[in-house]
Amino acid sequence: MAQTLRDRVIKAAVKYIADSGPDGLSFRQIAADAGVSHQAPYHHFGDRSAIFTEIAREGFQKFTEVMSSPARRDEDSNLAVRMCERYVDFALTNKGYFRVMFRSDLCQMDESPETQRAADEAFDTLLFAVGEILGSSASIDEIRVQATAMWSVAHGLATLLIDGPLEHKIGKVSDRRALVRSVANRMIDGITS
Amino acid sequence: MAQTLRDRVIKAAVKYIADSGPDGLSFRQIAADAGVSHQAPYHHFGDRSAIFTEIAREGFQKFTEVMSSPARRDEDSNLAVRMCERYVDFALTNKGYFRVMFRSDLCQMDESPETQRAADEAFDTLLFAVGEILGSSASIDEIRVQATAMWSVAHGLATLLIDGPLEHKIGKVSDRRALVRSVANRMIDGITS
DNA sequence: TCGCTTGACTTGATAGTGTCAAGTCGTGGC
DNA sequence: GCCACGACTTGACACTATCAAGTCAAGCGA
Repeated sequence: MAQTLRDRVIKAAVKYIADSGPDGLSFRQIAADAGVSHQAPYHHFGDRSAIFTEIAREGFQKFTEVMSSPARRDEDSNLAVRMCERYVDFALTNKGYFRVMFRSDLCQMDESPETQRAADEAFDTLLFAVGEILGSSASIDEIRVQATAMWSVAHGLATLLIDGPLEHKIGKVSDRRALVRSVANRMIDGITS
Repeated sequence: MAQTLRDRVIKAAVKYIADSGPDGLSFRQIAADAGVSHQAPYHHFGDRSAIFTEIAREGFQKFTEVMSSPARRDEDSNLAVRMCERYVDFALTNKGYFRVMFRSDLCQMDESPETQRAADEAFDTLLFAVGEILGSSASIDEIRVQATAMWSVAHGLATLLIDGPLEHKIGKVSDRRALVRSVANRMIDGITS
């Protein structure tokens, strides 16, 4: 039990969110599960939204790590495809974080410069990758549009796979990685040509 | 006051969700605003989630209408680009509906065949469009992947624009339609080539 | 006209929630 | 010995969804 209460609370919250989404999350329930009073978590996080903001910060940090780690042997050799794969992989293996990171109504960035910075850093890894893909000849506007396109397709895929009706509509996704890879490839052909 | 209470409740809820998201929505507050008791809305919608399910149903219906309406003069001539444009347009002008439609945690499809059917119909318009774009020679698997790609990019763009940090990251989107159009074009080049 | 159902509510109560405002209690430093 | 301070606890408040009853007018068959 070397873990602090603070850590235990976050861990429990992330797990809950991964299982049931952020809406029904109850401070009191988490406190009860941890065997402390209903105000104990409140002591570590100013209010309810603060815990989401903190979860988002950790999430963006993990995200940056994943996105900027060196290529593994089993990954696609195309950088753009690899980024898409990793984006979706991250979202699906870290639902508890991902579900919070892009919910501006839940976590208030403007009150947490750390979370804001973590988010900026995460996006910079994306921009950096797009810059590398396009080469030095690309204009700022070009990079901007391409980054948006890449981000959109990865984000869209991830959210549709997590909460959306994608599986229900196109049939059971038996090989998710293959689907992501072909979608990304299709899309990247358009971008780099 | 020809509007029924039911209609007024939905209208108020959609407006609230468009402004502040679905989380803080309070049945009681809406009831109070409408000048009825806190249980009056409950009479029309079995429980809290039922109103979200109903909003989703209406949303998918509107969505299908928008997506399958004939091309206007000012729209892009490319069908794929047009679909993306309309998707994002719909999301941004119908935030109150869109924010609910893809939240499987909020509305329980499995208890409302009508909503399920509306959602299926909505997706069919998308599949139909992709089929038209690819022509009769395309395989089922091909259509599946392309539809997913198109849907992802449109959905990603829409969600990033509504709740996400897109504007904060790539700078103020002064001409949203132009951005959507160039992203979609980029992406479609890859798909149809 | 009487009785009865039925839909559209109201009233009251309950359990669960975040949050405010006070405590308590052990540890460390002076 | 004292005091400050962080990590809690206890108790209260207002607010929420939801359950369980009531009310009350409209409609309808006999």
